[in-house]
Amino acid sequence: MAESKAITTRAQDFSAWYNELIQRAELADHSPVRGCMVIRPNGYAIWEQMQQALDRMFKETGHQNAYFPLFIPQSFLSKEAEHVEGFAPETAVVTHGGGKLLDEPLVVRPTSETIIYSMFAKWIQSWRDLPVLMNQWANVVRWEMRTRLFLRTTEFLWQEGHTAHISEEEAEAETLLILSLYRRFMEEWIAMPVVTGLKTDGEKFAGALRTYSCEALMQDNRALQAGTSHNLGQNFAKAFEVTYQTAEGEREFVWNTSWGVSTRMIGGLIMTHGDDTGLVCPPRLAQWQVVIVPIWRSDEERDATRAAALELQATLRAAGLRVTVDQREGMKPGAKYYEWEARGVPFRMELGPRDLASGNVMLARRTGGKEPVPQEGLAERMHAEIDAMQVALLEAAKARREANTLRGPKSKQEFIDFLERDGGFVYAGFCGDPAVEAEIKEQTKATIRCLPDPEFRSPEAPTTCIWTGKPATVEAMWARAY
RNA sequence: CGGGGCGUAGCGCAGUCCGGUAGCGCGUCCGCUUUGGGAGCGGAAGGUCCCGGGUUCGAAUCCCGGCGCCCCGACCA
Repeated sequence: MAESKAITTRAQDFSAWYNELIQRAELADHSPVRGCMVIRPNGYAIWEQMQQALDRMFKETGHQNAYFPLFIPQSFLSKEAEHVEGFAPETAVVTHGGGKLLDEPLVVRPTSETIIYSMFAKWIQSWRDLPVLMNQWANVVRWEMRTRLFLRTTEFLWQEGHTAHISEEEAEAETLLILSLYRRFMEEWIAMPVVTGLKTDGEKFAGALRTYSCEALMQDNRALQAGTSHNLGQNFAKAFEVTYQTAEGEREFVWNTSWGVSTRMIGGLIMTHGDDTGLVCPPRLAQWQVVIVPIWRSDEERDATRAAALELQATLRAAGLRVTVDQREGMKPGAKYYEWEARGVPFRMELGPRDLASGNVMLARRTGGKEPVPQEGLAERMHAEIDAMQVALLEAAKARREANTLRGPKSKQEFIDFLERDGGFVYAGFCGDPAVEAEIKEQTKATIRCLPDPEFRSPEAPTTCIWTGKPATVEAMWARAY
């Protein structure tokens, strides 16, 4: 019985586990259109929590939301050389409207740099107009060859920030500020530790000067790029003539940044915390932090436990907790437990006649452990429980990452073997030659995820390139990636 | 675009080799009994067997041609 209702385990088939978990938790489903995703209410609720937290962070740092259109004139994409090269192959193009062939085809945005900077050119006149700090929540379309729910779909939801600055230093500071916000969000909300660092030229955003990213390690030891922040330099400013007049009366090009995180983070959440019974959702992002399951035998008990459950729900909600009561009849408590566990609800409170008598509830944590706790002072207790689970999830994920990280392999062979058995992150010296980077990718299927920021680097900087034996110019972090 | 798998009830599948009343499990609906870790019994509803041709007295099954989805590889947040 339990066999047929269980999902494939991570050890059996990680990919099947991921797909079945999403179905079981009702997070998303495949749409009739190839590669597109329907985000179901349980999944969308997580996205809404993410949006709220991030939006607050953006606003607190002076950003404003705006909305730019879905359609972009095709000629716009072509204005920045690297950009067009990067995105042209994966755009969807609208050629007809109202039954007529359009004079100029419209590209469905794969990202909005071009349309946004064309407008910035109009709005920015003077140094007094700078900086412009803008963000938009939007959908984008990229015609990917292979898709997976949340991780890579033809259409996905994200936020894209776009800013314009007076100097390169200011743009760089913005780029790094956002990178730090992303990192904080991923650690404090998703409880997903990330390594931040600089992308190599081969891996950077098409059209950027520099790209920084947040890299997380999933339970199958593959890396997930969870967010990127780009210093665009003056590339787009020059392509779209975004200029301003200085205090001295000179005309100068602005310096831009752009940055984004997407619904892909939900995939990261799943693959960071999920277990063989289903989703484990960090409490700060959970749609329901607590589910109360009333338990009864007689009608009288049903009425009593239900009333008590609703009262408890009201108390906890008043204290700012997201709580729901599972009042369904004709479903045994055990069946409800399995269902809520699959959905990842962090805490469950069982409330039966025994608890009514004792003044307790039976508190079960999604991460394990079940014990009676007094209803008195429960709200305070739950806030503490939430904080504790949030910390525990992050620590567990960090420990897993460290256990699957290799620093300073002794030899090229050790480096290859580690990647060959899907070992995780490997830090090693790199000579900086793009041809070598490509050869490593070719032979090991691993890519340089980033050149880690100082705090992530090894205590002793590597002196030689792991592949060529030549002097190393940087320490790089490799992994096989999603 | 290559390689593999699959399309049959809401979901998961059997039936296809060897043509002959379209089935099983779960779910759903009704009734009664149940409810501290996936309830039981009784009754019921639910199908263009992916689509189009062909062979045949007769096709889910055989033949031809399409389409779609999933998985694995080459591009990517």
